[in-house]
Amino acid sequence: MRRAAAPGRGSATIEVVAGQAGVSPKTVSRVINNERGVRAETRERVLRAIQQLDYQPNLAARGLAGDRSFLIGLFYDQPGDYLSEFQTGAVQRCREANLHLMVEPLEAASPEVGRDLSTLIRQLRLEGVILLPPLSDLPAVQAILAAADIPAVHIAPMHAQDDTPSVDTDDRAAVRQLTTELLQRGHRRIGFMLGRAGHRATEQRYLGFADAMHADGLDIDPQLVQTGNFEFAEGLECARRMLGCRPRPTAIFASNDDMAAAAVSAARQMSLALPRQLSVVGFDDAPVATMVWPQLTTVRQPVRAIGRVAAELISQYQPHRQGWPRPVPRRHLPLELVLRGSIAPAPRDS
Amino acid sequence: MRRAAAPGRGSATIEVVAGQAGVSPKTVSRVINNERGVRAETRERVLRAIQQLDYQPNLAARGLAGDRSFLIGLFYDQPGDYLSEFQTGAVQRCREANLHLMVEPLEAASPEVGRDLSTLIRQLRLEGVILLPPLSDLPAVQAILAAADIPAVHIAPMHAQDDTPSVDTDDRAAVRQLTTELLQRGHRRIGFMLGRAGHRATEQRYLGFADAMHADGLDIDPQLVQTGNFEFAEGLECARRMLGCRPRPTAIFASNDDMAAAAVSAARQMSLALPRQLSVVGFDDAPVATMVWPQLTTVRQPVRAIGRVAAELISQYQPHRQGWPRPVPRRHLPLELVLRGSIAPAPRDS
DNA sequence: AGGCTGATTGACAGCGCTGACATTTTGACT
DNA sequence: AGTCAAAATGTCAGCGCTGTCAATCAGCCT
Repeated sequence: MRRAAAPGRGSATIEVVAGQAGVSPKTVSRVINNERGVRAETRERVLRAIQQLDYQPNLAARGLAGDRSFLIGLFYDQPGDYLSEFQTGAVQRCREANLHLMVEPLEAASPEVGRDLSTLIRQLRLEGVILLPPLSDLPAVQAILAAADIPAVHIAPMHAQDDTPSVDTDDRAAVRQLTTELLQRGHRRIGFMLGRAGHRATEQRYLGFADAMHADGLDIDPQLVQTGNFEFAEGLECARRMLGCRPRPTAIFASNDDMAAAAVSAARQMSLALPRQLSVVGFDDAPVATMVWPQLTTVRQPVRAIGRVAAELISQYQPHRQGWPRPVPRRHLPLELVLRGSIAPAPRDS
Repeated sequence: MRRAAAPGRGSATIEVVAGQAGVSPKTVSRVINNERGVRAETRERVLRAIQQLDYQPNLAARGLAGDRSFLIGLFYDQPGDYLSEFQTGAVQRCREANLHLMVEPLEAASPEVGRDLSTLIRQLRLEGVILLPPLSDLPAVQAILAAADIPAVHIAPMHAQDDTPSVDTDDRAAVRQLTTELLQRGHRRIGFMLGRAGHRATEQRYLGFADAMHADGLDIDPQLVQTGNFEFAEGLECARRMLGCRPRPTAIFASNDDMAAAAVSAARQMSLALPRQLSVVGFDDAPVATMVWPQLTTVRQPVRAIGRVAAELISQYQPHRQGWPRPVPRRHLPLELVLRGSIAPAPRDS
């Protein structure tokens, strides 16, 4: 039933390579899969043949025979800069491991999340999955993953599970440090803008703020803690409420840059001089951080590196051994404080 | 050599389904692939069996036997909001067609672009590719695609090729319309901020501007046409140069929102009252458009829809027939003007 | 040289599915 | 009822690779 191989398209088969190298197909297979037990000189010869023929192993065949897929799934709920930076990092690492990344949207709010995820995992026979927040924390998702028996890496999960590796950053420490910067500049009434409820980032960033305030023996005025949802529009409301308080806060710490930009905007509309009358701090070092005036003091997340590390963790999983190495890997990446013009000493007369 | 099937993982094989439905595996295959020539009642029975067993066909096996991959490649050079919106749309459409999307970064500036692309295409046996700008216009890329004999859809290519489908938007018309809005408000000296050279968008948007100006019999002052590169920092420079001209322009049209935001910022630093003394228009309806004050009048691109359409075009390709339907599909999606506070009538005394 | 061990290599079946082609069934019309 | 084409279904090999296990080889010892 020979089907004519389209010329040019597709490359030689393993048998052709084997012929060229003067070995059996199985030996070529060994070389491709980096198995041990191939003499150096033989490996050399095979490698040369592969190169000469510009041979590309057929993924489908490898998958079928070896019961693998060479596919990692990256699931996200919200598209955006974060996602695309993350996936760029993850793909880089995957290439080194000869894996491929399938990036798939998954609606966290849908009642079908579980089924959707399960379908994708089984259809693609994924060898691992990476979950962007807030997917990590959905019970439906966790149930599927537990049943699926494949490695999953959670990014910044709210509740780290003992048996599941995760990658995150020490948001709490970063916010503590930056809050301390404000305190050192004489600020005492500082507003804090929370992110969306249920995000790890929301919780951690607030805790860092509280850490710094309490370390200085300051109380937190509940009026000055407002809940946004990481979005500009909400941030605007929050900022207006805060700036309406008397005495007015002299600084606002927003849980992300979009909301910080909103604070800047709100302050400007109230004709406050920035940063003299109001200092503003954000988080993320998003593009908008350098698009407002004054430019935002903020925290830079190594998003691409996080992606790379996540992909790296996946390949540490030992399918036929114990699973994850013990203790289960948990990586914390360092954040970088970015001090810019949006903070200044507190005004005297406050 | 039977390998034990991991219980729970992976699903039944086609044979099990065939047994349950009381037909041959081939018939099940026919149903899965939606082939004609299966009696409705039989199809029904098979479908029921598939459902009962929660059967998921093995992609690798389907691919190997049918010489397919069910994979579409989406290549990008720049991560960002655009990419992630686009891919979300493309994935949606792919799911309907039972295809999967591989999103891969590709460095346009690297001398290896061609080889990298070729490797990916052949390794993954991609059934089609989608190229985000500026990848479409690289000669190295075009050469590979021509040789590969797989359908490629170009997004907003600079030079549409006769035999290659593309998806784009009528940037020119949108800019013309919006420029006309400015003209109707009495603006005569209007600055225009170009995008990065070599982008279709850069060219088209300028042409739209020129169209409107010329239609009103106005000349374009070359001093008021400055080249940015779509980035905020450059936009700041451009804006400063323009606002330094005398008589000062009463409006600035920036080729994207980041640069428009820069114009707003520059104007503010020069203590101009917006929008009274300066109207600003952008393009993209990026997040920043609603994060500056006044909010930017701009043009919204249906990015997700573009992604969806791109994926749709891929599936119109007839591998074993003529290839593309004639004439080669070329889709132009409508843009939406978004009028916001950043434009106002020209000041009297200009 | 002969025997033995571990390292290297090869033979072969089969992964789960689909293409080509064979066979059976259906039903429309004599 | 009989004929015959078209529709529906089945048979079977093989896609390109890897797992299992058998065969061969090299190195070392007595």
